[in-house]
Amino acid sequence: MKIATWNVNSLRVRLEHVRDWLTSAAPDVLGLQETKLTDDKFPVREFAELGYHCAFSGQPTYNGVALISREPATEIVTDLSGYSDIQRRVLGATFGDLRVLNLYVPNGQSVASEKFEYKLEWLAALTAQLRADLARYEHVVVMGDFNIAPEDRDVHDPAAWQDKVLCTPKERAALKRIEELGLCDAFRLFTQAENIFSWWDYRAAAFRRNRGRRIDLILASVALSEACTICTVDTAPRRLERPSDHAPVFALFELPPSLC
DNA sequence: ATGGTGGTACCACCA
Repeated sequence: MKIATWNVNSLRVRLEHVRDWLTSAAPDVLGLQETKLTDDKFPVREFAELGYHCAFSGQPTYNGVALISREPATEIVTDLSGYSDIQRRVLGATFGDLRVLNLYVPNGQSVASEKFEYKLEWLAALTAQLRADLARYEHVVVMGDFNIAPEDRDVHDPAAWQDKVLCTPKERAALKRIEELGLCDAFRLFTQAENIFSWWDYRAAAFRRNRGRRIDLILASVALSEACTICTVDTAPRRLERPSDHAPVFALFELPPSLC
């Protein structure tokens, strides 16, 4: 089972990149963020041509999440329970015995911003949701653009980013609380090279200089993480013409046949 | 200092 996450920063602009990547990487499930499409404009046919089903929750201009999958999704949810929000950032679905939550976590803008408070509230609501999900499902994957760099080694210049949004102790503590529910950062299950990132600013040649941050995560429940054999960032799509500012991240799970 | 979107033909908002 190959599971992937990719913030595409407009699916309209990036559709061919996504289609090419589906063909070459062949994931079983791909979570997309920042589709920036209303549901009536979602390119269902273009994915069906490649043998993929779609589930999506979009809005005009901002946000928007989708799950592209070999098998159709069931038990779809588009909100965190008990947290009403017009922003489309959540897509939960079940594939066989696997529960998937695809997320576009609020960015937070800056620590002084109201958007930072919204981010922390949202993360608290997510934690409650995940506590319930983990009690209900054994195999859970929570993935997406977390807009949190888990540790200093996930940032190109930790000193410059110290206490800045995406790197504050409050955000990192919120992520830690989520992991303590019984979720593992799949990327850190393995020995990794240094300076591996998943997002690079479009400005100042940040990608060429590898000045990025690792903010796109795949978290797996304990039983699932024992079946994880690899977790990698694929930087190839970031090198293309007119790329997303994020690269796809994927993980492989060697599950018993009944779960695939 | 880049890029996507959407309202208006350059600019505001968001990342």
